[in-house]
Amino acid sequence: MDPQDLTERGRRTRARIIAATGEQILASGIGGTTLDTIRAATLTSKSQLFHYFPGGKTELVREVAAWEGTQLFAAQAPELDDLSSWQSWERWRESLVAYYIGLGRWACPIGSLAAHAALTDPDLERSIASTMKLWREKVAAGVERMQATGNVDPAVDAERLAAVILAAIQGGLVLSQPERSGWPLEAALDHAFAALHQASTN
Amino acid sequence: MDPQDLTERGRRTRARIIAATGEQILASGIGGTTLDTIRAATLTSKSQLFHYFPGGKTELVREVAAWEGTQLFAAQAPELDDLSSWQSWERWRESLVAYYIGLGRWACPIGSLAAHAALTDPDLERSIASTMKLWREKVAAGVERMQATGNVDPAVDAERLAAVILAAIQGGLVLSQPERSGWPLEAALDHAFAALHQASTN
DNA sequence: CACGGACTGGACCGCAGAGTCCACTAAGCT
DNA sequence: AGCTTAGTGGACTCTGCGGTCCAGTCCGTG
Repeated sequence: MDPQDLTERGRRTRARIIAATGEQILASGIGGTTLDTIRAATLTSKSQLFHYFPGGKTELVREVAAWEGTQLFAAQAPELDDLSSWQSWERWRESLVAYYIGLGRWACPIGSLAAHAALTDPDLERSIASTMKLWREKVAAGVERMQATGNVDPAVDAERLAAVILAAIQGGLVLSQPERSGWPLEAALDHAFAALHQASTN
Repeated sequence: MDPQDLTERGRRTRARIIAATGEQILASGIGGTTLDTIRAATLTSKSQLFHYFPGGKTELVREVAAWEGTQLFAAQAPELDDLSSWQSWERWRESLVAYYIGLGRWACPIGSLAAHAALTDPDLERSIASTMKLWREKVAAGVERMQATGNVDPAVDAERLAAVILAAIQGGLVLSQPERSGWPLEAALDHAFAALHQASTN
């Protein structure tokens, strides 16, 4: 159901359902999240779930994915859209780590959703892939901005370097999860950023 | 059931079940793998599944995880246990990429199993974490070997660098999956190896 | 060859969880 | 106030899947 067609009250209920589902998915995965537990957590009923998401669980999960995407970008704002100075990169890095700490677990909502959804729902997979791509493009744009301002060697491939940086984030999280500590993530990030500095022109 | 106590025929059936389950899990995740599809793929019956794995699906999945671990290390042999020269590192890198290509999809069996299992089965999570740790230790040992042979600056933290390299692998795969291409993995690997070369003493 | 244990086949059970239905209440509009 | 639509509650159905049971077959050993 399109949020536009809802009253204020409806929008709030709808948003509450999405947020609670997102938390449960992050904590227990898609399979571990049932309509009943969502219902319990949101103090709603089955009929409401289907009222707001006629497509059932599938649709709900897709909405969650989209919502996680906006959450992710919001957490990195405004730095992610800047990245034109070394200070901006440093602040971005801090906001990222803070975001993951805030989640309470070393896992990326988008990354883990991608792993779960990969083959169960191609539509969802596409949506996540495009979020990932947008993220990469924003980082690449930052690299280019550093090149434009003369901070980084114009010869480096911005797209490629952006992929390396995102891979460091995702991979760092994969290693941090079992470790229950952020050090692998920080090490991977440090190292990825070092690449930028090595291509530094100052 | 302990493989020791089985006849040759029993061991083969048991192994067939594990391999088929491993493939299905890689393709469809744990949730998408049912005892019925395993039964169909292996031309066995429910009773056999429980005969060889009295603990049911949980036990079967744990066995799969252990098996994937040995598969992973076997694919990297013998280079992973050497890594004492630049050529060895290069060959290791090639065997890794070949392994993931051979799987037919850009995903790490261990990494994706870890993502799925994280909160459903703590026992499984521990087992995967220890596989991951062993992998990291082997890479770290390789770095130390490079330091011992005087190829790499002894000042670098081998553990930390090993984590960076594994993060590059895992993260590269995360990005490669939606891309349906290995370039992010290769980029991340290239970059991680560059760190080793920058610490090169020759 | 007969006996016992490993191995196999498939019918069956029970339950969790997705999805349906209908009756009810809240709230805006004339 | 009365009508209409949005929103809510919860009982109910049905299917998929994990797990059980028991009867049968294969195969090595005395």
